[in-house]
Amino acid sequence: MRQQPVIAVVGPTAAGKSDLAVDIALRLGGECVNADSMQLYRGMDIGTAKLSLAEQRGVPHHLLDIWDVTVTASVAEYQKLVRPLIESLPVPVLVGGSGLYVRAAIDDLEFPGTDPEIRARLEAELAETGPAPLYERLRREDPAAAAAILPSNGRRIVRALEVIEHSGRPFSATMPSYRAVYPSVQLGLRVPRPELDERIEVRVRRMWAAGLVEEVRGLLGRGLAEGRTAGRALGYAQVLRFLEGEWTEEQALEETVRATRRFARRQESWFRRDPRVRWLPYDAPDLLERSLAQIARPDSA
RNA sequence: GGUCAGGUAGCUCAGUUGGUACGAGCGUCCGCCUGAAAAGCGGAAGGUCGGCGGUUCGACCCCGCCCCUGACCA
Repeated sequence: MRQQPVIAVVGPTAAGKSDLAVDIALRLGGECVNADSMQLYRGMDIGTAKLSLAEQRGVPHHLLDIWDVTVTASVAEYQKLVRPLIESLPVPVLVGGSGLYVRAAIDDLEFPGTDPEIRARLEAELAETGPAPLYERLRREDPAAAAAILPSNGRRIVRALEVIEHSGRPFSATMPSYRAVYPSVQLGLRVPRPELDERIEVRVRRMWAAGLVEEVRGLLGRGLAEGRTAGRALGYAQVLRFLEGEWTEEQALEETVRATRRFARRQESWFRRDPRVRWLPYDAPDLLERSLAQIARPDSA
């Protein structure tokens, strides 16, 4: 179907993905497609390190600012939006650190449907009784799924039970193999840990200086605190706790740095696992050239 | 100079009337992840319990001296 490969720029936060994506797009006449779950939110700019218009350097960027802060993020929804886009763009450059979103975009993933009522009921039950009874039920109804899900992971247990009840079919608790539906190249930016940690702290301090607290305060009026997902974003969750008086501002900043480092580690372990990712040192002087060389040798679909 | 408090895992601190350190949070490392994924969940590695000597069958816990930190008094 596609001739040109889908290019994806992945890796931990603060590694320089967005800039590289723009460089690549400029060189190849491509357009950027966001694969960052939080940059989809309108108004969340500073804390998500969204590229400014100037920084986009004239390259069209897609799937930014499409959700209101009260909307609950959803990979399945994202997939519905991103697929047609990828198929319509001559040279799509997917960029973002949300591993699952990247896979939803380019891999053969199908998300079983959801049912708000079932979900709400199961969640209420989880809050009431804890995960143990739910896990017991899962073990009876879908032993294979239960074997793949830890008994303490209430969230996954609820989703599994939801899918089973809603679809009448077992829940696939393991990810499918790494096979893309498009020819593709995934470029991973690698940053040595100490440098990454340093960059994260610098970045968070810049966000503060750039007015993150004010941004959050403004979003409060638009329902940030009520939203299911947006208010949980790094930086936003911490500033919220500061604004609610639970933490001092300095504490919120430090917690944001800490949480972001933890997140970066999770991102690394997610992408490290994907054998298709071509890792490149983030600070290579010839980073663009090396990227282009990789792009010239895509994985087939 | 004196008095008091304290020196236990990388950090902050629990703890044992003397009998193998039960430690906890954070950090670190590693893993999982199919409609919240910047979320959620799990595993591991780290300690000669400030130093030296003494008492004791046995001391991190008792005694002595020393070193360090903090507060207070001079």
